[in-house]
Amino acid sequence: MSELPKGYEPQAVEEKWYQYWLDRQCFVADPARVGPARPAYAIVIPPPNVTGMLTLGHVLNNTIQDILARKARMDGKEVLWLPGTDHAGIATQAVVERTLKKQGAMKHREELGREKFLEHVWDWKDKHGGIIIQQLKKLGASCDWTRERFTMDPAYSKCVERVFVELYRKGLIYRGKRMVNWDPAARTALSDEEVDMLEEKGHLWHLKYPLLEAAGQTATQEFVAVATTRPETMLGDEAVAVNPQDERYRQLVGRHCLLPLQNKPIPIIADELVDPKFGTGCVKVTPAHDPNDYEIAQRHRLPLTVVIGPDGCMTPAAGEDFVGLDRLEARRAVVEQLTQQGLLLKTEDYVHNVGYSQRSHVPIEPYLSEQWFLKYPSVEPATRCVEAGSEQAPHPDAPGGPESLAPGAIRFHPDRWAKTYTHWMKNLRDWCISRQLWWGHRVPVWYRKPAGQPAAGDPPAPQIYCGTEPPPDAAQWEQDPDVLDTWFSSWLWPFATMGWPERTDTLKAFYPTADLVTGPDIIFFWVARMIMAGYEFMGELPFRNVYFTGIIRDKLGRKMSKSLGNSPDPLELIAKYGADALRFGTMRSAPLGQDILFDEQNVELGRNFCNKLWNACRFRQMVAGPDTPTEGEIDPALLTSDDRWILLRLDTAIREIDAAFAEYRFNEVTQTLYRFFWSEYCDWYVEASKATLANSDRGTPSAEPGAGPAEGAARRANTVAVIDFVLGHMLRLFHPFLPFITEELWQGLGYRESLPADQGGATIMFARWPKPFDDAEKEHFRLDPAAAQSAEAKYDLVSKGRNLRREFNLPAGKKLKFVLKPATDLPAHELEVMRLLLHAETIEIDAAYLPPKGTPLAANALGELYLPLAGLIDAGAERARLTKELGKIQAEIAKAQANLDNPQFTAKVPPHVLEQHQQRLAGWQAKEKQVQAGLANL
RNA sequence: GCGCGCUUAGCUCAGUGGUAGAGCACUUCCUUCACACGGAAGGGGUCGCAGGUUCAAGUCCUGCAGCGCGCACCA
Repeated sequence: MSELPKGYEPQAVEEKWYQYWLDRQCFVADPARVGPARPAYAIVIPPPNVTGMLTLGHVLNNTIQDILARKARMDGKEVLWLPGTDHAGIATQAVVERTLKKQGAMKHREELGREKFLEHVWDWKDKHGGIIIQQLKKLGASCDWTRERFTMDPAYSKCVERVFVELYRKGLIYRGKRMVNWDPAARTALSDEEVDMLEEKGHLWHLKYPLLEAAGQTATQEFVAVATTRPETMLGDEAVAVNPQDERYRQLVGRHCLLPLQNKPIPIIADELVDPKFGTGCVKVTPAHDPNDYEIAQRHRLPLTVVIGPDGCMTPAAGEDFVGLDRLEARRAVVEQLTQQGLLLKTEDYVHNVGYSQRSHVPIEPYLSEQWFLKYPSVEPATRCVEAGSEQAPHPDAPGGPESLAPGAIRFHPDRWAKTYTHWMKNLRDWCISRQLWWGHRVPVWYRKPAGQPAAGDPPAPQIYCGTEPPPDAAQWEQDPDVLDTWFSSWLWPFATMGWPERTDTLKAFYPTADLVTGPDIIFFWVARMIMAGYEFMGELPFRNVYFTGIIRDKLGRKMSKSLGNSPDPLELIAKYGADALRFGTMRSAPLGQDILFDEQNVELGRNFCNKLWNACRFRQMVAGPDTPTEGEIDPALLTSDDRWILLRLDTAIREIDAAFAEYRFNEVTQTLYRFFWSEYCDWYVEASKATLANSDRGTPSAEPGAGPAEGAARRANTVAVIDFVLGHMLRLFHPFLPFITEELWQGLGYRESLPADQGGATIMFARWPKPFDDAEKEHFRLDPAAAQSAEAKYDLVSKGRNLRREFNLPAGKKLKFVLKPATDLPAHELEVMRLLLHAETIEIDAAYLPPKGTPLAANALGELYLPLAGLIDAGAERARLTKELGKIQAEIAKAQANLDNPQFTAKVPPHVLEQHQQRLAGWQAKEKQVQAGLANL
């Protein structure tokens, strides 16, 4: 690159490099390359809905995965990031149904029939599926796209069927008529996990049921009072229950009352389930519409009267006044009729929790139906591997190491989710896996069609066939119409995507995977079930670390939602700011384990950051010239204090970044990167380096006494070598977060030159991750803390000098003359750096300087810096300034002195802390003297 | 009811016992030859409240309050 444009323009750059990486197969994982020297590293993507669109949640989640994958590649691992999509049964079917209805193609899917309808869904999938994959590419995701999988791929579907059959044969899958969570909008059963309990302000209606003398006889004047939140269900009541211990009602047990509106005698029964302390102590029993009531009905052999149908409307059994009404309309109608008949005792306001379908957002209807259930497999190892709260456990070995089922084998980040996981695992209830949908994996079970002539004797037991292939005499059988819960396919994701049940090379090399990145909202749906499936079908855990992201919310803390319209389109943000900016801004504001309040300003900050990085590299091109090679040797003898300081800061940054990565603290990594690059490299080092660089530019000899032009050029080259060293390291540190701009600069500035192709020569993607200096290197470059201290003292004095400029309202552009009364020897080069940083015309060194009365001063360990401004200074203002500073200093002295005067402190504190405090005190005392002298001089 | 999290600058949040931090916003100044998507300086904090442990607490412990979330639910 000969010349860089003034600002960074991401659009052209991003497209170009993504294609470059694809062309060179940089994302492709090869199991053959895995070996002891090149460990495998694998992540499987949480498959997004195939017809979904990219959200900020996806951005966060996939950026983290991409960072992990890119970092692992730079660490020399063979990386597989396996992508794919999920068929998302209910969501996808609902979208297609809605669209077809809107188009007038059907009123209900039954009109089209299963085959026709599924054709439409596949059409939809072909049209909209894969959009999200394209969007992930825009984000820079380095997935191995050659291995993209879909949960409805033929091979994947075979895995699902195989697993069903295996679990069926083990007796873990069974069919049963049960009370399930019914979604009347989607008209399907749901699992317990798909029901959200939402607090709702409702009513408690107290109803009067007239007592009968005996069954079928006339009513007495007596009543039983029952309370309900759902009066419409009373149409299906089959009993009134009381607690057998309840003295108040004992004499009623065995009698009957008359169910109002239905005019049906129902018995009064005794059951332990009734809490005598709640309400009236009498419970109406609706066996077909309440799970508890169903249990009671089983025990008492009560009939089931279904009054609410699968569509949420009242059935004919509800009576002609109510049939066809929606359940909420029916509620109003029932209350009205009971009121008219004087059977409504009272209505109380009542706050209670109502189950809502997570999918359709309508109230769940408990509904009795025939469903398939799974008794969870491998619960014991799956519980144990997470249970032990992995905090103290050592970081697991790289994948491929010896396997164990030890507690702590899977680590959660943050760890606290382990508790949630364990709690759920210990209270498992069988999983309802059948769905009354068409889009999904059809239950691989066939029922024998009724024979033409049933035998005269006892009817033959229904015959069931379960297999991955249809039964041989298929014509005699009918397949179960239901499909399986989507999660029943995605729980196989980590191995079904790698060729299972074959022991493929991929599976051997990359399973178990290293990290899983997902949201805590699917810890039960997906994470827990994957762990169980891993143990059950692979015999080992599916991953070693689970990183739980926070939930992205808007500025006001609300969840992102379509209806609120508060969910920005990530692609628009990428178009506006660049993918790197979106990634960096998101990661910077995403602390481990906390929700993220999204603000577009974060992305703007990311863009500004990229622009700054761009310009820092532009500066390098400008001062060194585009043709200067980037691998210049650093000569330790020529290093300035600024050089040594920035190399030490780089060393510190690398160490901090490594530590943060080890704990998945990505926002900490970004903060360190930000601080090092902006506050340390740009703000101080680049500015200080201009002293060396500009000097030689002007062709004047170095300010160093005795240095000739040749040495000036050598110093200049050395500074460029330091700049290149720092930038080359920095680009690599930034790469996992900012893949595009770092590649552009890596290639453009020539850092790839002279490197082997597989170590950064072809792409920064495979450049080696920077290492901190070892002791020998530190020794070689003389990078001791003292080297840094002199630079820092200089920067401190510069800041104070600049402050003088501000305090006395001297415009930033005005060249000033300073006088320095040095406390130590100060090399000419150091002085020149100070002069530049202070934007001073000159700094005069005068050890015997006697400042005119009222000359403002800034002081630290380097000496006293005066700003002689004869006659310009308001003595009062200067006194106020110095007095304020003195106050600060004396407060610090008092604090330090108090500690050091405390015998407890000096006796118990560790030596290095004691020394710290002593030095601090001495430092403040020296400053106190300088400031006091300044005050005296006024 | 049980569990988890949060409470630090105007806002959003880092902070891992040892001198209270960042970004944005604010005030003032500067278009100085990398960058105005920039630079410089500055103002702004009894770290939710009350106890305790410690030489030392924003940080550890206990209790309380407010907010949020999860699980479990009695009609």
